Amino acid sequence: MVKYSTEPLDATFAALADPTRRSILSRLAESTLSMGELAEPYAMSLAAVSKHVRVLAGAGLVAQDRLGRVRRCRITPGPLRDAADWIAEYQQFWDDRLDALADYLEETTGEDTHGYRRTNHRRKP
Amino acid sequence: MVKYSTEPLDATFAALADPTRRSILSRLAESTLSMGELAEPYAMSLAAVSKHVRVLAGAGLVAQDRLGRVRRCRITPGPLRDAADWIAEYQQFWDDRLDALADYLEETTGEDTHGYRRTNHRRKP
DNA sequence: GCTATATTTAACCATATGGTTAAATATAGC
DNA sequence: GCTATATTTAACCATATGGTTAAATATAGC
Repeated sequence: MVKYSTEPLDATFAALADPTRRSILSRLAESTLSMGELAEPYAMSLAAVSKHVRVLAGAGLVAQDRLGRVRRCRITPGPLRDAADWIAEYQQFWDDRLDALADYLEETTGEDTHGYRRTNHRRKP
Repeated sequence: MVKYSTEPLDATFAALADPTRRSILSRLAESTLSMGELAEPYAMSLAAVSKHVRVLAGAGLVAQDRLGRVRRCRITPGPLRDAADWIAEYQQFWDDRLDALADYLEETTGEDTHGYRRTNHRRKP
C-alpha cells in the first residue's frame, strides 16, 4: 500500500532493472556525455531519456554538471558498491552449488538442522 | 511503450528492488521455508507474499517444491551471479575513485581522449 | 467422504513506471 | 535583444506493481 522506507538499495536495484538505464550507465562508464549525446542512440524522445537520467540521478548512480546550456552526465558508482555487497552475501551459493544441493537434500529428507547449516563455510574466500 | 525483451537481468534487478523480496531471499539463504513460514513475519497477507514469491520464481531466484499441500521454497541463486557480474564491470570505478576523478577533470577541461581513457587499467584485480 | 489446512487465483484498487507531445526555461551567439 | 539550441517540465496515457479480500483448489487426516 504505502512505500515503507524507499531504502537506497530499492532505488539502486529499481534503477538497474531497466535496459535503457543499464545501457546509459554502461556508456557513461566509457566517457561523460551530454543529454543530447546520451539520447541519440535510443528510439525514444529526449524527454524520455531525461526521465531515465533523473531516475539514475535519484538513485545516486549519475550526476549532471551544467556547462552552459548543456548538461554533462557522469557516472557516480557509489550505490553500485552497496548493491554488489548485498549480492555478494549469496556468492557462496553459486560457489558451492553441490554443497547447497547436499544441504537441500538433507533438509527435505527431514533432518532437524534449523538455520545453522552452512555455519562453518567461509563467506568471502 | 512495449517491453523490449524482458531480459533476464531486467527481471533479476526488478525482483531485488523490493525490500520484502530481498528479505525473503535473505531468509531462504538460511533455510528452506514453506509459504506459511515465509509469510509469517510480514505485515501483509499470505496472498501478497505468494505474489512476491512468484516474482522471485519468475526471475529464477527461488524454486518451490510441492510436498503434499505445502510448498517449500528454496533459493536458486543462478541469476544473482549474472547480476553480480554485470555490476562487477563497474568495480574499477569505486576501486579507483581518485583515478576516475582525474579522468573526469581531464575530460571536462576539454582534452580529446574519446572513449579510451581507462584502457590500461585492470578490470578485475 | 468430510472437514481442516495450505496455497493460489480472481477481481479489484491505488499508485508507479515508461512512454508521448507540447510548452517552458535557459544559455549561446550573432 | 533576437533567435537557435539544449534540456526540463507539464499534461496525458497505457500498463505494471503491490496490496487487499473472497473464492477456488488440493491435499491431510480422520
